[in-house]
Amino acid sequence: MLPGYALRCRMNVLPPCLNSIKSEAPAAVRCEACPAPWMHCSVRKFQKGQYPFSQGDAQGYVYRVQSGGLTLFLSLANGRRQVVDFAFPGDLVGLGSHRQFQFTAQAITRTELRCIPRDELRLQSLKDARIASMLYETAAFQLEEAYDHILTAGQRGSEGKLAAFLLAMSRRNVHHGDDPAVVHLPMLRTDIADYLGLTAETVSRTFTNFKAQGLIKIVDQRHVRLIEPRSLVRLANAIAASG
Amino acid sequence: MLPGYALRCRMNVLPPCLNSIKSEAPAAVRCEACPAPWMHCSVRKFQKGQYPFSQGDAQGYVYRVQSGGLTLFLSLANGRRQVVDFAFPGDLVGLGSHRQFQFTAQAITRTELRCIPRDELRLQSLKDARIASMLYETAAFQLEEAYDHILTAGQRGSEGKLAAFLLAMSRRNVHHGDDPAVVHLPMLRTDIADYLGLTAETVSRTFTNFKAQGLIKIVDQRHVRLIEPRSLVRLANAIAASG
DNA sequence: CGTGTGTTTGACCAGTCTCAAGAGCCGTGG
DNA sequence: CCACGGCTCTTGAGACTGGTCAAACACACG
Repeated sequence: MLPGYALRCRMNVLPPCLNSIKSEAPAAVRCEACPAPWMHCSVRKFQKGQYPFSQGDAQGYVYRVQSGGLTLFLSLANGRRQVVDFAFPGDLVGLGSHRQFQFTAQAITRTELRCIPRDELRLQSLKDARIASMLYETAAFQLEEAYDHILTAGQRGSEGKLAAFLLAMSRRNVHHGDDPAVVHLPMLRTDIADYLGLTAETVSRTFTNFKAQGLIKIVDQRHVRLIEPRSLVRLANAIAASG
Repeated sequence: MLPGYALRCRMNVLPPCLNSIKSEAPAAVRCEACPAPWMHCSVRKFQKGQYPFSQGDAQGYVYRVQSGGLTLFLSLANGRRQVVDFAFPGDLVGLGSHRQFQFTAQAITRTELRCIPRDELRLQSLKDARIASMLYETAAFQLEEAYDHILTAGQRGSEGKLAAFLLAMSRRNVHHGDDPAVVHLPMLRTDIADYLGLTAETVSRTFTNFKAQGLIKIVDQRHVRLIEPRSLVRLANAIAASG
């Protein structure tokens, strides 16, 4: 349909030059492949609910989430939204070859974004095969997540969808070195609903449902403890039947 | 969830060396960037229903569809399938860095696949930034399509989903130089259903529904003529509300 | 011309959406 | 410190879509 895409990536699949941005230190480490440009990156702060960029905006930068989080979504003609992805610290947003942002970003909480000049990134990737290759891997990683999303959203029933979502968020936790059993859900129920193709009411009901079944424990509105992950896996039967 | 992904691409976003494969002629054209390896590619033929590869198979080649078509899907633990994509002549299947195929391919009709050695493609991409860069663009293109799929499958209601699907297939037709008004649907209704997250019955009913509304005309089981594309666009309200 | 597969159609039912109201949480201001 | 207002989340009841099961039909193949 409409060309709705962009790239987001985990920092650890990026070239070393970009990894050096990770630390707040003024870039003691350089690699010969990547000249100075990355180091000039400024940081912008956004309040909860603000839109760092909207679909159609000219895209001059690639953003790296420093703290907080983003909801990435498409606005549809009928007023609905399709949440494409969430971005958390370490994720990159806005890679790809389009001149304009293909979707809108909204800050989930107070969020800091580091701005990486897009053109220079592109120039470097054309000069250095290692960078281009890394970008390719990054895109492939993105694609993996996108297919995972298709799989999750393609689940029949609200239980399967939400279970798959919780497990996916749990895996993200692991990725950030957090406890896989306690899932942090900073986004609104509405965002989860628009991500899964459900309504906020159904999401809420399904949470209550899981709680009643003893599958999860709702610590507070933003934290869920997974009590029976195996049961959740069974519900989210999006497990490739190998062979 | 599970690492279910792979790359497929349109030929025209590939490096020139790969484009030369396009013609059946024994590669009169070479580009200095790409040495001989591409030229050795053999062609394998598959009957309707056969599986060129399955998820978990060791992945030695990247395949280019010469004729026919493929359904790419994931088998789920509960016996259901999630169709990830369809591949038609000119499309590449199996890019990406995984050692094994992440999903299964099934021939829609009699299908010819050209086999491109995967390791050599990778080696070349590491040596030549242009190839790596092209692969990156390709992956970005794939991602665009994946997000489009999310959008389509995320539609509420069967009419929106099917309308979006028909329009997407129509655009593919244009891409191949065919009439955008007559959509060719070589795949099974079941495959369309598993692509959209519906059942075959619902897909069938919705087709009948569209026909009754005068939106489409069913030429034969594999060809649909779009009578009121604008109405279909309205149904598939997956149109980014710009601004 | 039969057989098997794929497709259409029908009836019934489960599940989700819609609309609506109430409960909880948080920041603000008195 | 408490009261207020707004927003989010939860819960409820009814309508409706799409899933399931079952059967008839159409088509391709040998």
